[in-house]
Amino acid sequence: MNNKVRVKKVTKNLSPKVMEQVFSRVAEYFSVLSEPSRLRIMYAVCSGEKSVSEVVELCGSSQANVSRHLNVLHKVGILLRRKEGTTVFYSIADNATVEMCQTVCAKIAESLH
Amino acid sequence: MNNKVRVKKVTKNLSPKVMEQVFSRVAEYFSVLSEPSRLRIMYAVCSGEKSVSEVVELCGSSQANVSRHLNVLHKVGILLRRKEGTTVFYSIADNATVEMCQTVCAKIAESLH
DNA sequence: GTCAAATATGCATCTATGTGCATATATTGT
DNA sequence: ACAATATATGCACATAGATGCATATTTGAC
Repeated sequence: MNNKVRVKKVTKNLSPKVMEQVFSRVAEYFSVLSEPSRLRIMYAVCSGEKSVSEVVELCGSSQANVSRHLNVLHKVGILLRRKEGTTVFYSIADNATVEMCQTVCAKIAESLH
Repeated sequence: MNNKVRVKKVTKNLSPKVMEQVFSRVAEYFSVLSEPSRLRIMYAVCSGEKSVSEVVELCGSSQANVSRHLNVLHKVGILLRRKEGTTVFYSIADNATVEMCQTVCAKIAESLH
């Protein structure tokens, strides 16, 4: 039985120092996705561009927290931001991440028998 | 421009309560991957089954922490555990997760120009 | 049984971060 | 300029979890 996992070329031949940087960044990336509130917000925005207050209504969190979470998701490049008057709209920027989340969600959803 | 993201069937038609459970579980899942130490350990085990002390040598963390992290990774089903005498061996159980991590690692590694 | 090696765990501490509350900032309309 | 609305942010607090240190537990050798 072969329990080794093929490592992609991109992560091969990287110096230990760079690997540390990569692990650190990857950990940060996953930590963005490790909050139910943020997943809820991403899910809300998935169905189409939403303003902050729309997301507040959909998610039931406070305006302050939704604003903060949307900011985090925007900073890491998952969400796009568009301002129109006093209203700020967010939409999905990084489809790969969203699809990854959906894959994980699907896997876990069916594991809840 | 269509900024909506198609939601997989599995996550469709789920009650809000179940969705909350899913988000909670998914967040927990990602939080396991949101530690550089654990990613380092996963990377070490990727190249083949390793004992705790081997991982300690490879990763440079303390024995106590490596043991705890390996335990976490085992509990969530990412690692397999095999005992032989006083030695405990861990290997990859969930290839999908490992491959997902490698995809993210690759993406981030190339973004470090 | 005793000892040694490998692994796991209890405890204290420190740090990171999510949240609530109040308030600041920005923008539009009057 | 003033008021109203939408969003962002400063601050305090609470909680989760990673770590170090010491120690417990397990297992094999003698």
